[in-house]
Amino acid sequence: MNEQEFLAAYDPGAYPSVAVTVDVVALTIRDGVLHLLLIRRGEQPYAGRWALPGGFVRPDEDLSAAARRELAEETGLDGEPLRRVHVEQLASYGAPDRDPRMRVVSVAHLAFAPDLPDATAGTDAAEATWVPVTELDNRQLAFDHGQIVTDGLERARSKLEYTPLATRFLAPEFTIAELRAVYETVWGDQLHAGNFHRKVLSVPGFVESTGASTERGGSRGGPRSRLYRAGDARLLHPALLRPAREEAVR
Amino acid sequence: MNEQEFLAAYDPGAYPSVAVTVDVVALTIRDGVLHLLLIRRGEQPYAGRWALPGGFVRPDEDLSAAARRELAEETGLDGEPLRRVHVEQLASYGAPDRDPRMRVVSVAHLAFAPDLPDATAGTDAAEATWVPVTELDNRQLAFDHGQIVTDGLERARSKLEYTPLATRFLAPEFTIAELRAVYETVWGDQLHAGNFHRKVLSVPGFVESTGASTERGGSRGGPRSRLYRAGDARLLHPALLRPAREEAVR
DNA sequence: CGGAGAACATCTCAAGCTGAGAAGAACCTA
DNA sequence: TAGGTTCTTCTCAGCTTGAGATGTTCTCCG
Repeated sequence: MNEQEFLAAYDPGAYPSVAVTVDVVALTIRDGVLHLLLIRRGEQPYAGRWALPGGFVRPDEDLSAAARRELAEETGLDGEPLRRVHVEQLASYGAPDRDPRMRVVSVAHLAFAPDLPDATAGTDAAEATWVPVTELDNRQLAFDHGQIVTDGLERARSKLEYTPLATRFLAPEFTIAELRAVYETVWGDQLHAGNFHRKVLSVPGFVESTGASTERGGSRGGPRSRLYRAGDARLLHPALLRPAREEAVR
Repeated sequence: MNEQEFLAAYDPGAYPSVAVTVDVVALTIRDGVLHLLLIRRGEQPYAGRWALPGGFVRPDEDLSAAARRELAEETGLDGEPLRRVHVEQLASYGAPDRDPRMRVVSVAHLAFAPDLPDATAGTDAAEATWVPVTELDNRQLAFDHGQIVTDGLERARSKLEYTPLATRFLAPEFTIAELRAVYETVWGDQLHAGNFHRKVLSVPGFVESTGASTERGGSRGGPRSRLYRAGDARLLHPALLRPAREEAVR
């Protein structure tokens, strides 16, 4: 039997069937607070509970395309603004009992978005909103989405260390102070302004100067700041390390 | 309709069916050379080609359990030796056309194993062998396994930087020189012996002394070396960074 | 049996980087 | 205009890094 004959005779039903979904941990920063996109489920199971945006992967759709589509559906985003959102694969979650309906393997994705307009409820969702991550403790998310969010946040914090993805939370042109605010928001730590400034400018390809400055100083005073745009580095070398966290090591 | 009624009426066939497999990038070091476990496929498609060990996830099986099972089947490993193998999720691969038979999403895993006995051919496989990664360029792997291996190797190299996983390539007790050999093998770079020694001992929880020394010196001379075992750190802080690779940054 | 060569473990030193503080100037609000 | 805030740059001590050297222990081979 050659390959063509084999494929013609092949019966897909012979293998155990599993549903594959994508879920998206979409992060943005609004008013200096890290927000996560959540959907209030309109259907069983977990009707009324908050959950990550996501859904079934379509037959001819790539995993990352499915993640972008779900994100677009829930946020109403399209075109250039959607292109500016960074989406990467996070991990897959496939415990046999994670969905009471049937065996579902979810390929979770992580998205970094600049400050976005209010979310638009999609087809499957009763409601879609940006929720501050500090308020997540109170909400019991559906399925294993609590774990997925925890993993996504840790990944996001870690990615800021060695990639320039912090710029993805900002407009195309930004100041060093705005960039520092992203790090402080995601890491939940105050950083030394002077040292941060020195470090950012010393990492090759992290940011490049536009030559311009802001029109006005900060709202509470201070001089105008210079504007930068993202450079061409894909990795920060050397990295910007988080303040040491003893407890995380052991 | 409450949740119970909903589940009773639920029809799993209503959703697009996808097969979910696991594939394993299993690495070990034999005679100072990094080896990858490969299977020669006995069936269509890609019959006769080399491929990663892997297979369908069973209905009640966790993803990581499936990866360990596939690894056990192909290596003949069991019990304590199998427990000593580190297995972690790598990424999922789900391009619509990656398998000509049907839509298959593969959850790839990465395994670090101490020097293992020769592989035993499993049920699906015509042949299973450890192949030096330097010889991979010549072989056209089945499916998208070439890409998976590339991603796995990069992940392995990177993981050595900030986790103590290098110890997983070694016996429970090892010398600093053996540990250094792991880094040199995986990174493909010579390291400064003195500096490596200083660094390893200075990272809290990386290794702990057993008090003992080797029975003999090295095969080509030199004093006996002290023996260490893995410490309790899960992250190396500060990390052991690879020699800078300019080209990797942009 | 003895010398050559190899490797372990430690030390030295210059260069670079980091964290902490400070200072000058620009700018906002009141 | 005064006071407070922020941007940006500078200083400096302490630490880490990379490179080389040293003394010692051991194996191999003649």
